Amino acid sequence: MRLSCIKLVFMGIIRKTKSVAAVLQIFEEQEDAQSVVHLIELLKDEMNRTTVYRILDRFEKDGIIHSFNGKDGLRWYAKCHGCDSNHHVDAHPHFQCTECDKVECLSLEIEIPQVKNHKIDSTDILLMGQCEACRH
Amino acid sequence: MRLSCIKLVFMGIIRKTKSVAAVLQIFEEQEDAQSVVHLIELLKDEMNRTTVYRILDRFEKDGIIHSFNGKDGLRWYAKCHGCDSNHHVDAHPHFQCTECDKVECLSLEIEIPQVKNHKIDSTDILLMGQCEACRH
DNA sequence: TTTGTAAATGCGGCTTAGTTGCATTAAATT
DNA sequence: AATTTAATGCAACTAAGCCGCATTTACAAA
Repeated sequence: MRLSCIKLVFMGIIRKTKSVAAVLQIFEEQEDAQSVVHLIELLKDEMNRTTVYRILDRFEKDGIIHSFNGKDGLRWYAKCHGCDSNHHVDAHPHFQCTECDKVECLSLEIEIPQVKNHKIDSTDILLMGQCEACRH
Repeated sequence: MRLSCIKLVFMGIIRKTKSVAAVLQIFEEQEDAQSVVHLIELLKDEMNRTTVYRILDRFEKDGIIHSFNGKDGLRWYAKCHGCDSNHHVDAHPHFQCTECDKVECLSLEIEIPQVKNHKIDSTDILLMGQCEACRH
C-alpha cells in the first residue's frame, strides 16, 4: 500500500482508516470506473453503505477521484490523473458498454464549439456501445 | 390542438386521452427540455405520477420526444425534430444551466472520434454552465 | 347508437439510490 | 496516556422510478 501513503500525505485532512485504505486499494487495482452501487457491494463486509458514500465524497473533493453519471443515471467514480483539490481536469469523455455495463475513461480530446450567449464551464460526455470484450 | 392530432395519426397505437393531450401540449408550448419531476408537478392535478411516466415512455418509443440524463442524474425529455418510431436522430448535445437548471437542446454538431476497438452506437453530451438569462 | 375489447389510468405499495442526525469509535497530535 | 476531532455505524428518511391489479375509457366493429 505504498502509493496510498504518498497520496494520503497530499490529501492533508483525510485520516488513514481501514475503510479509506480499502476504497483506495480498489481504485489502485482497477483502472476502470466503478459505480457506487458496485463499490458498496464489494465493500459490504468491511464497512457501512454510508461510509462508502462519504469516503467517495472526500476523495472527490481532494481530487483523488472524479465522478460522473453513467447511462442509467447512476453515479460512477474513477481515478483522476493530474487532479488535486485545487484543480480538477476531468474533461475527458467516458465510455459505457451497453452489454456488460463496464465504464472506461477515454483519454480523448473532444472539441466543444462555443455556444452563442452561453458560458460553458464543464462537460459530461458519455459514449455508449460495445467494449472490446463484448465485440467478440 | 391541431398539431397534436396530426402527430397522433402518425403514432398509430396511442389513444388520444385527456392525459395524452395535456402532456403533448406542454411539449408543444415549451421548446426547452422538461424533467420528469417538473412534469409530474405541472400535471399533478390532472393525472397520476405513474401515468406521466407511462405517457413519456410511449411518446419516446414513438419518436415524439427523446430522453436523456441531466446533471443530477434525473431524467429529462424534449421534443424530437425529425424522429419517428423507426428512426431516432437524437445525437445532439444538451445544455444545462448550473444556476437555474434549465435544459436546452443544442443544434450543434460535435465530432466524435473513433475509439480503438470500441463500437460507438450513441452519445450523451451534456454541456454545463450559465444560460443566456443567468449570465446577466 | 350500442357494444365489445384492449389500451390507458389510478392507486397503493414497493425498490433502490442517496442523505441526514446522532451516538460511538478510533486516528493522530500533544 | 490523554485529548481532540475526524470517521464510522446505525437507523430512519427522502425521492425517483417501477409494478401489479382493478377500473375506466377510447375506439372500432356491429
